[in-house]
Amino acid sequence: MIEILEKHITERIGKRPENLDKVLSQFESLNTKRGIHLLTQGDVCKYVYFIVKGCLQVYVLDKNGNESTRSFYFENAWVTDIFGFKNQVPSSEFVKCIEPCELLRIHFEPFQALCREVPQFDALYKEILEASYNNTVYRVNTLTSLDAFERVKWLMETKPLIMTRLSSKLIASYLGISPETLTRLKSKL
Amino acid sequence: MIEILEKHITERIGKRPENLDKVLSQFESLNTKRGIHLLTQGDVCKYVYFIVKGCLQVYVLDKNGNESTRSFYFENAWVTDIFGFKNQVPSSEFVKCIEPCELLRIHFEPFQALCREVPQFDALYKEILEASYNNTVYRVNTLTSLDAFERVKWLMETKPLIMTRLSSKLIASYLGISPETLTRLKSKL
DNA sequence: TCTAACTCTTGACATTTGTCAAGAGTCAAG
DNA sequence: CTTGACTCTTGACAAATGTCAAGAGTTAGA
Repeated sequence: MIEILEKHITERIGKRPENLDKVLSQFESLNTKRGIHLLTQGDVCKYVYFIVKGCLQVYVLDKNGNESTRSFYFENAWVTDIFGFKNQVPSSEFVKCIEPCELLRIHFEPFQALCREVPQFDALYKEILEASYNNTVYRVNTLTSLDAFERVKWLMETKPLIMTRLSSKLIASYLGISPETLTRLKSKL
Repeated sequence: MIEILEKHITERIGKRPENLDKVLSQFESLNTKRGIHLLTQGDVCKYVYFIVKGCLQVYVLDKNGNESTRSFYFENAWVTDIFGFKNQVPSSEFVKCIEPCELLRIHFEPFQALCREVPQFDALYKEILEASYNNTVYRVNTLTSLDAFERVKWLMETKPLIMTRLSSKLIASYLGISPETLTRLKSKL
């Protein structure tokens, strides 16, 4: 399981960093069932997760108790509540396993230590942060500039994995529309 | 003008860094009129801007040619198209001065050099990146989990500066609703 | 100070999307 | 394999939001 992370880091950095074993030794593995919460809104997020296998959903609840999904993460993705994690304050989001998952996780303390002590780890973190920010910027722009039908088409073109691997209910919660509307828009494609 | 940036960096870092003069010397000042574009969709973004005075709007156009605003930036904010800037590829967004502005800007080359050579500058960049990512995550969650009326109330509570300083048309483009809807929702408050 | 351009508001109506309900279909866990 | 829970789809209707138009108000810049 840890070899997947080793491969991921080596590919990202371009070569096998000298301190890689030190980095890898800070992670612990974790297998979860479908439906398990890794983080509940209001709790302090103590870990950064790396997905070896499976899928995570990051969401909030609206006033009616419906899930509103900010993002889905698949294999080789890094997941945490950035603000809550960095500042060790209550998180604003839920993180849930929507498939049985094989995960690796690193605790807050060793994460901070690696950022200080291993420049390449810090650089990797910065790179992932930039990519995450960029993705989120795109997401904001699709939410404000596209109507529901255009968002469905956009999702099919740019994130086919979400369309094919996840349920309609989850996809609708990601697009910010009701499952019924999604059904109707799909029939218009 | 440069003293404002000096103050901003010193406050962020906690103390006056030794290389500060080297950092400051890489910036050039720029005064703009209202309505001027600093970046046009499709052009390569060559600068990171720091706002001494004024307000910038970052937006895209929808299929009808209406502006859809991702973010507004005011005094002491840093603005660029992250992905386009980092990779020097065409940008996906417009950046426009919506007030007469006093700006400082740093070119791509010296920016990269400072990130490499001045660790505190790199750390500052990382910090701003984390804060920006966090803000954008919140923005996604408000767009998907709140309806139009709730978004208006949310904006008044958390970003009163936008509500008081900018025109209704701009505010509506930020909330993802039409100016007419905004007028009607405000009368329901 | 003046003025042309832009903005705000309101009404009438169209369109989009949500809600509720019910039946058929699907799937994961035992 | 079985089964109970969940999901998908469809229809009817309600609610939210957009579009268009027009008049009043406001403002940036000469």
